[in-house]
Amino acid sequence: MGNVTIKDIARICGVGVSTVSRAMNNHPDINQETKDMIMQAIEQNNYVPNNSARNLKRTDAKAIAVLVKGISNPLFNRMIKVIEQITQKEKYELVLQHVDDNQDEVTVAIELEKEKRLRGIVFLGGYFSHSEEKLKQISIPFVLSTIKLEEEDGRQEYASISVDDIKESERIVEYLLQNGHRKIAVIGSRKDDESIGWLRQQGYRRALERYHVAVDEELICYVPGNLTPYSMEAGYEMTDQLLKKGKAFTALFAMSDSMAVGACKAILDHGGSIPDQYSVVGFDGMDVAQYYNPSITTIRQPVEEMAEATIRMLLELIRKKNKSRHLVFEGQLIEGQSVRNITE
Amino acid sequence: MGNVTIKDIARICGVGVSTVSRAMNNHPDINQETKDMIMQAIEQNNYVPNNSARNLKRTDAKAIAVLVKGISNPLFNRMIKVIEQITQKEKYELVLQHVDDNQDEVTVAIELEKEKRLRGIVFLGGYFSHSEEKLKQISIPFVLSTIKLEEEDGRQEYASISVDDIKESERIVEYLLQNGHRKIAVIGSRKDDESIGWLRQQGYRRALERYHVAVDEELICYVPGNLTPYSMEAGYEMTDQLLKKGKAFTALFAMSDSMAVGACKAILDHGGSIPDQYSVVGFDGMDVAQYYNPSITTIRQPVEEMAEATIRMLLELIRKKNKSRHLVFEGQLIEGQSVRNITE
DNA sequence: TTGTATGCGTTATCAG
DNA sequence: CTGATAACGCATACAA
Repeated sequence: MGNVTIKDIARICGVGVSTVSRAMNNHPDINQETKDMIMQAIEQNNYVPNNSARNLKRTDAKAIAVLVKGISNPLFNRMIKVIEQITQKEKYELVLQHVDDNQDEVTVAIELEKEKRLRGIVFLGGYFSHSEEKLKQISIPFVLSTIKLEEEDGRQEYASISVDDIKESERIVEYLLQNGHRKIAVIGSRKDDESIGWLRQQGYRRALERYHVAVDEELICYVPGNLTPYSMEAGYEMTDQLLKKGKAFTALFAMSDSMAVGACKAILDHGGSIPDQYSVVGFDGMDVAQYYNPSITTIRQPVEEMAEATIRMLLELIRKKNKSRHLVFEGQLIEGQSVRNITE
Repeated sequence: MGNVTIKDIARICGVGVSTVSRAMNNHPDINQETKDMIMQAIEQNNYVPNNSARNLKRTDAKAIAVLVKGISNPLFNRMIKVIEQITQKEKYELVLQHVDDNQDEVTVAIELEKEKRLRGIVFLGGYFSHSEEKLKQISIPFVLSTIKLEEEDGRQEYASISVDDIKESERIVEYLLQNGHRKIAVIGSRKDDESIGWLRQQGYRRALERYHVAVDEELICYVPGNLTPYSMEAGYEMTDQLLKKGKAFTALFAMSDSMAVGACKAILDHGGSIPDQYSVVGFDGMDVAQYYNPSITTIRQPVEEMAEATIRMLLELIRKKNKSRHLVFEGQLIEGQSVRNITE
């Protein structure tokens, strides 16, 4: 049984292939009876159309793609859910494509645009620094969502949705400062990070600067090569190291909630208490921050709202109802039980 | 600039399309100079071959697909990483495809097999109850990984990798019983669950039975419709309800580590202490169990080993080196700080 | 070593 | 309403 094709169905039904095609694609110009007959034959013979062949011919496909950089970000899952709902409601097919960390997302996008005849693309996550020339090869609208942009104000060529990582990071460190903390450790990404890790560190530095607190480089920890950035394990190991060094600090800013969890555990394992001896804050607004013991003060990114804005903007661009814009969302400081005011 | 095709490149270079094709696909029979010239033209004109057209023609593609059911299982991410590594080493292309909860994974598989000319398929997660007739439509080897199977001993038609959810679940409940607990609450999946939620509950029942402890149905909690099964939130809400009801219990078995986290928080919010007043155990072996405060006793599923076994078995099937088998992996009981022996 | 022609499985076009 | 036929973009057998 070499794969059954449209021709086989046509032969079996004694009709032309175009009639079979019409039956499948809900074309108006077809007799209901012949259509029923054909659909039945399709069922019985387990005929499944070949998508590659379809994509090759079809001109009116309504598909958009979401390219997700990196695999394991739980925040993205929440965003994708929202995007799925809306695209479905708008009768678009959604192509969800994961892009490896070492793959180039724009290259993937260009291939996919041709392969699937896409109408629009959402890029989710990662660091975006591509030449204008390369971006021009994407001939359909696209939106960058939660992506660190190369230039300060963003470029005209694309739309973007994001939070201001520097500002939000500054805010939460400022919160620690307001609670009397001066020796604030920070655990973050790799030393050579140019993406959100770098931005969040900038926020940290700015906050200290505004409070005229000198930055102690020894309190800034970078993920060693053998650990996964932003993971609980990384948070644990870095904090463990810091404590073993005996370096004094009263508060710790973890650049992700997962790291904050690891940091808390390390402190507790060292016999420390939170928030009495050490205050800890995170970043992201994941569930685990709320449910940890103690619950962890963090900056919540409004992921659902951002996801909705992302897909709505893309649809507007596809319908040419709007120009590319750069939308920045506000984070929300969520107070947990992990910070103590040490001036009291 | 309507998309540039292989013909355009051929025309630009003054050669035939087949020569361009040969240049791209590293064919041996081609002059190095013309190849260089062509590759340069491809670069300059930003030519990207259309994958749909390729798939249509190609017969020798070496691709396998992983179909992931449901979107947000962190355990799967760890498995996929392993699978990616191995497939890459074995020079297979990997197609990662997410399948919606309400989509039929076998239908997706059949389509994808034709579209991408696959050589093998891995199904990850979900509940597998498909007719033999439908499965026969998949004409390439496939392996079911961490999937609850319809029949006790599995079928000949497919290979499978799994842990014995009943047995492992029974083991951890037995662990609670050994620690003197008799009033053991369990928080799990939906009431109508026929998949792992049902299996893990069976394990719970068997353990009690073996210890001659009567099952108290009031201690068995089901996720209400508005909550996401296995989530922290669900774990919190269900435990909160249970505590508010005032129903007495000394230990709680959560069917996932995420739920265990939520359960712990609820207990703590009610002023309870872990493990002094309440013992808590989870299931899965996620990072969060280890890093929670207190760390949570759980059953670790050997996901990395299972992932490796999955892909190795698929490759063997593709090479016809082996028959379909059903491999069952042992879980590992990891003791945390969340269980107290109440007989002491 | 290279070019020409054919077909992969569909859909679109056009004539019946 | 229906059927033959020409693309879609590429790989490949075969001829040169």
